[in-house]
Amino acid sequence: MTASKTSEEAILAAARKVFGIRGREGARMQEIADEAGINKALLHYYFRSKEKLFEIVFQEAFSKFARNVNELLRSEASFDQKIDSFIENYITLLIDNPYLPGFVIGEIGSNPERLLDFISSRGILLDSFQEQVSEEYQKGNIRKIDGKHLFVNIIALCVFPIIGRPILKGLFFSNDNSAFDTFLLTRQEEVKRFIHSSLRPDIQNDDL
Amino acid sequence: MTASKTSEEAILAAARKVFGIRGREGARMQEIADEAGINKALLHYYFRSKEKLFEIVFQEAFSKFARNVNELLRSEASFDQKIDSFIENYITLLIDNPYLPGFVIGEIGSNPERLLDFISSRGILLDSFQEQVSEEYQKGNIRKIDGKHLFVNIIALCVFPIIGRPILKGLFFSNDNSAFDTFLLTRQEEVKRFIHSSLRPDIQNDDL
DNA sequence: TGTAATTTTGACCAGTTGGTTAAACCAAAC
DNA sequence: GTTTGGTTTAACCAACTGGTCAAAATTACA
Repeated sequence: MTASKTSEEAILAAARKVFGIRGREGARMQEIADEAGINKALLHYYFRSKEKLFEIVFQEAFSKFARNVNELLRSEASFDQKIDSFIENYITLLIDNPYLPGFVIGEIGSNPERLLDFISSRGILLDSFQEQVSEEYQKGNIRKIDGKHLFVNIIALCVFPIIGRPILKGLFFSNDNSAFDTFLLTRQEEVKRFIHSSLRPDIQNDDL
Repeated sequence: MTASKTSEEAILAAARKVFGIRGREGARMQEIADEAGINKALLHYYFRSKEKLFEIVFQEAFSKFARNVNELLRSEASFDQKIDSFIENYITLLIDNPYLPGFVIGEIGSNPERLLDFISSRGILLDSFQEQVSEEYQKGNIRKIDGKHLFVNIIALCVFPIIGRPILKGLFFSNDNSAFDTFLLTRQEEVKRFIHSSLRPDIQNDDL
């Protein structure tokens, strides 16, 4: 029993890693087995098929995302606090699980339907967030902005550097890993500043 | 000769599409052949192997990205104009070639080395952009911001909605394609506004 | 200790995939 | 009309991949 839990968890850890790097199609069951240090047949003993294994790892990954997003949308904290804590939690989550975005994104192209089922079953709702955005505008706390765009902007600023890590790491820091990690950490404050700064109410109206 | 040009181009178009949707591993030579309406052996007649075909399509795609980025970094226009025209061109490019980002991103995880070779051979340099950012700050035109972060932020805001299209389309517009296209178009102005708004110099100093 | 249940493995299989090849096709040149 | 060159195809193959299975190893339990 103890050994089985270990094997099962070793397989999951290996699957997370290999699926994350190679994608669903690119991943090989043999590579997952090697990474986990066990026989390939054991993969099928614990998880019926490659599909089943992927499904589990994928849903687990997507749930982490969804949980954070839902907190952004539902939390009762003040608008500024919500955004700040979301950015903080989200970037931390991404730093700790760098394979997550590539994972979800890899699925987007080849299997959008399942994603949408998953999203709608999770019931991620934007309405309350959009209402709060327009409330904040009416109170004069922020400039006028579409809640959808703001939502996309926040996610984009958090997720993109993780996705583009290998490129940015090379472009900015000559592949120095620790330098890039530092960059990601400073980003936590930078993204907050960027968002809040952009949301400041206009001084002069009719910018455009 | 006429027919050959047609076949070759049909193959490339099909390869762009299939690789874009399925990724390098997920793509099947048979599917590319079917999509192009020709026999599978013809793929190997014109392009030696799957790898070679992918290489060509990938470099072609990446070049489009790099060209735009280089214009952002090198152009002699004013700072504001550079950013505006970059955002405009970049989002247009992405709308016209929605497969591009997933394509490049798919490669990031499984083959970072080649990407980096490609980038360094292209000689994308950030120095001049970063200098210009700090110049603008010293002139009092923008608030203080690290050029690297600004660069990442701009790209992120442009690219992410295209990558996340299937998710966002479902989340925002119940899978209505044309509604999402409209959203992408309004985004062109929105991203400009978002960036410029965030770059406005601070009124009160010591925000944090 | 002996035995039943669970876990792990090596050997193997069927289907798929990228790739090859020899023959067929087809337009232009003579 | 036939020869010549590139173009296209059907049939085929070797390698790989996910998956199976019976036997071995290990653990749980009496």
